[in-house]
Amino acid sequence: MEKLPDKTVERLSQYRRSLNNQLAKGKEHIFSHEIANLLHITSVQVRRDIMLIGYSGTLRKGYDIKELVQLIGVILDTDEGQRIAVVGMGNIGKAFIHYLYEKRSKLKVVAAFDINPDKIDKTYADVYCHHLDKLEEIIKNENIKIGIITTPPIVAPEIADKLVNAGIKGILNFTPKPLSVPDDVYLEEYDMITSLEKVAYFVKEK
Amino acid sequence: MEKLPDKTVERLSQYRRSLNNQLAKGKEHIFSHEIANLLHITSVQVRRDIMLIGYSGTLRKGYDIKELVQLIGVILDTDEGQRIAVVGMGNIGKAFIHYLYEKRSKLKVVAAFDINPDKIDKTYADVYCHHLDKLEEIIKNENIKIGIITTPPIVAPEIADKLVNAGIKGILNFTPKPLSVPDDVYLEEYDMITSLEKVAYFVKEK
DNA sequence: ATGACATTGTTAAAAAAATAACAATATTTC
DNA sequence: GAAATATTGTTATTTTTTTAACAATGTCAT
Repeated sequence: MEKLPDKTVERLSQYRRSLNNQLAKGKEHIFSHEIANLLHITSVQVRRDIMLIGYSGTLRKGYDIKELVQLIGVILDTDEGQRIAVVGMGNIGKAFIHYLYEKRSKLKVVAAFDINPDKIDKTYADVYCHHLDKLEEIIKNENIKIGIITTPPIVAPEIADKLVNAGIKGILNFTPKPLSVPDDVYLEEYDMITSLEKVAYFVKEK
Repeated sequence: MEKLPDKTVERLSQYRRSLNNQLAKGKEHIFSHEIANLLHITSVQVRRDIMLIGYSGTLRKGYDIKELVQLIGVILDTDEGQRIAVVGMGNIGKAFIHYLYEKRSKLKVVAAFDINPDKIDKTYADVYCHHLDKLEEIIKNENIKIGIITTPPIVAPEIADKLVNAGIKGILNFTPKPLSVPDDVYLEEYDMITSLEKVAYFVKEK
């Protein structure tokens, strides 16, 4: 499949979550406008996204939820699952580990790192926290390809370099410090303060 | 000033943060390409954003950092500052309160809410945590206009309703549950799991 | 059977955002 | 003081994303 638009990928993740909720409620088929209502978007957008991934519904029943979830899985997941490291065991690091622990998706956090002795050599939701010095060794040995940075901003660039050197191919950066990585590493920046300032601006302007 | 594009507002927030760092280092003027390098974007984009807010630099020195920071402040901030409530004192709620406490910007968290007795009637970085039942009363009395939802997803819609009823005009939703609010309330959704699945997808496809 | 209807799938248009192109100009160098 | 240079400010173009339009079609009621 040719590469999907960024925004479609985001929505697929959200479709899957909502669809799984519907499955859990015993629903088997769903219309595009129902999906749209769940996510507060338009039905055209839903149909277009579903078209892009090459799935077809039926005219009177809409989409088969189980099939659609499965197909989204084929697109978003890998067969073996993907292994993740969290660097920085502050509030956000912990939030992430607990979140993914409950979800038990194909995405698994398999190692955490910190430099605070109070946190090292403990487990959080089955994830063992190592000293930062072991980062490269463990990431290589454990075949981890995705890193989440939840450290203080000041050390974020240095952590990113270590992750890249260790062979990481995707980074999710929760610090407000912009990072630079080689072209073959996918970087997603997630800036909480900017989101809040955006809300504040639009509240002010309304 | 006519309303700025969403993305420009986001970048202004980021410009200001980087510019303040530069000020702290003693730098007084800066070129568009220097700002661009700090944020890993293009200099055209920087100049275009600065054009949109109506600021002008000089040809040989670039932009006066202090003036630019001040102007961004005029655009993003209100004179009195804006008052914020955090609902849900889990890891993310705490992370937010500590973050803003250190930053001491015009954005102030002035109340927190939870239903867990262990958390109620304690303070976190000077923010007092109340029982959820007091939400409407306190938000009205304290003139709070922005709410951050960091509760378990299941209760998010109900919290959003309470916030809207209490007169909140902007919501930042950290739960994966999509919310719906009236048109005059600005809503920003911030979905950590979707971000991670997006990274995972692009790692897989590379 | 037939017509009305609701829904999908897809192409076309519009809107938003990013990028490119380039004129204008202050400063420096010769 | 003229030429070269670096940088801004702005318009034009391209790309990406969303929205609209609508033909095709299976189902239902009559």
